[in-house]
Amino acid sequence: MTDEPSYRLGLELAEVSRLWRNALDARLKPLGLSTARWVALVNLSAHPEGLTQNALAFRVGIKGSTLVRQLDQLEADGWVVRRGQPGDRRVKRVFLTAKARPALVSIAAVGRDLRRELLRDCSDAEIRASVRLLGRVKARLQPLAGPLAGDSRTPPRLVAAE
Amino acid sequence: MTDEPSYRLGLELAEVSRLWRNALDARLKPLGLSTARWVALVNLSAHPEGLTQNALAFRVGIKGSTLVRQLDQLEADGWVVRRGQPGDRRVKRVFLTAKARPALVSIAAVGRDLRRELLRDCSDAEIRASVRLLGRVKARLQPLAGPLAGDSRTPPRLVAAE
DNA sequence: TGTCGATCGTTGGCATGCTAATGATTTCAG
DNA sequence: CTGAAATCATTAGCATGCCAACGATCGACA
Repeated sequence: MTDEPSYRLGLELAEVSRLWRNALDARLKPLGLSTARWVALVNLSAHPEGLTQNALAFRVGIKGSTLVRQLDQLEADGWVVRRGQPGDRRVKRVFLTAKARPALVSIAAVGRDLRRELLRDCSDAEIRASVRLLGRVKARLQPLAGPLAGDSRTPPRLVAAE
Repeated sequence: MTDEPSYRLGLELAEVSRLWRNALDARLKPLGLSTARWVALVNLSAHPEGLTQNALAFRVGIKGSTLVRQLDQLEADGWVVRRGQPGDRRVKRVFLTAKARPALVSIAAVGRDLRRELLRDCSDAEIRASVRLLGRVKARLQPLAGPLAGDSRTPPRLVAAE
């Protein structure tokens, strides 16, 4: 049973993803960053016009509430700024600072080097195939996480309970 | 840059593994379990003679210190027992309880069903190919995590400093 | 025999992620 | 135009993982 390929896949997925993040974190530490914050910065660098926190969270693949603390740190360390949006006072748009832009070049190299090293003996075709497979799995996973989550619990009650 | 297949792989890996675990946790909740504890139980079921905590942690793919708390819960809930080993009083061996053995059959079904559902449109060959790729990446990752970890920091100092 | 180092399990403190709940807004119905 | 519902960011509290530091024990070597 534990030799079943699909069982292995689930297990390896969890383990490799954890090890990968730890390795990347170790290399980013000297720069005062972590994987989570690095991915946020990379995404922001592609959007000079700034991104809504929710939009950024979506691109990074985490929840908005998770992003908040990362941004707190990134802002405290001077990598980004949050600015309110003129038209809508609920929204805060996130921008890279002057400090971040140039630094990002060398920061990106850390991730790129690690990827090269880890995937040294893997062909581009293989990598692409795995990405496709993961994409399909993700597509099946996302509906489970969104509307129902666990089961039919607490239909989002915002104000007075009953 | 963010379209590079290898970059995508890293990102998808993290996201899919997180989503997968959350989905599995949601389904295991009614049974009073979680992915982490479920994997431990499955491994134990293959070893009726019991496993050392370290050995179990290795099989599950986590650190011994992480396993401790999971075992605390599993033991509190009556799924496993820790028993000291006659020959070596440092070691504790972990065993499934009578309660766990039969329950494990239905518990395993939850994981199997989810895997089937998620990998419905993936061929066995594809899955195997991805497992192979992940295995190679893991092999490159493990040496990084083991001896050096980050860099040449604090050579394990146990007693008096200097 | 006695001491020093390795091993095993445990604990404390940190990081990342999630859900649920909240306050401030905006939007939409009536 | 007014009140209910939706949206955005935030906070609090939980879970899982890690590393560093211990206490207890074992082993090996002088």
